[in-house]
Amino acid sequence: MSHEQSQRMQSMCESAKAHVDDLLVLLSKSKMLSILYTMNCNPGPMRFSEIKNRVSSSSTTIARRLGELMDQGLVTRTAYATVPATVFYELTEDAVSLQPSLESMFEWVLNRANGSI
Amino acid sequence: MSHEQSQRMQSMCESAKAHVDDLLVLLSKSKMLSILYTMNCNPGPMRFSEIKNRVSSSSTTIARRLGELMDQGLVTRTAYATVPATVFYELTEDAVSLQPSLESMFEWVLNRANGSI
DNA sequence: TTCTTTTGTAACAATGTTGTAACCTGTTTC
DNA sequence: GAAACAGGTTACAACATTGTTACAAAAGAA
Repeated sequence: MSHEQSQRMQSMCESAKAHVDDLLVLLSKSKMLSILYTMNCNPGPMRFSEIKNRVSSSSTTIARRLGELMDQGLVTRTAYATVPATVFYELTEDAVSLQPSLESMFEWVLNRANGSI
Repeated sequence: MSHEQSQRMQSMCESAKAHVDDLLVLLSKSKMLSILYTMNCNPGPMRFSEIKNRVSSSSTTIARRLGELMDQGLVTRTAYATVPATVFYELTEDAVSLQPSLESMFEWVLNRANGSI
């Protein structure tokens, strides 16, 4: 690693510790990475039930996680007054900019998983 | 595709999915990303207490997390019979190959964190 | 001899998280 | 009028996780 790279990394690693921790705690919540991955893999709006089925968790947990993502401005919610109700969730631009990292992380995970079968 | 092939592939995919889930569960455990982040920021061997202090958690939790990382072959442990004991932990090559993804994820986290200050 | 250090482990109480079951909306269909 | 649907919310019991405390090992210092 070059000196400049090392310096950049060090300065990156030192700042804003509390806020970083908050975000790491958020990302560490159960099913959170799965939800982000699912929504990354399905660009555009997704319905609640669609997310729930792909992530396979209870409504309660999915609703909690989506709420937390909305609180952080990572997801938007759009409801249509149809019958029965239709609600779409979509990643914000902020969340979309996380896509490349998540994708390469999941690729790494898949490679490891395949190696261990 | 034959029925058996289809079955085999399905079971393989299920097996892969299970392994992926395992890894996501591992990465989602409390302080896990912080530990990886810390070790990423400090290339080379790190002492137990060094990690503990930077991550700021109890010995029990740090020990549990490091154990889980060792079980997955992501971290190595080297102990020297000094008094008092000296133990070094280091990321394996496997873990290092995850670094680019983690780094860009952390960079995203930092950008968000800085934006909210 | 006792204190100190680092690096843990074991047991357990406190705390946090999850799923389940029940319930709600609001309109259309049986 | 009752059921059915999507998309939730609430309460609570069951379960999982965490930190705390106590303990240990090993050898040198006080």
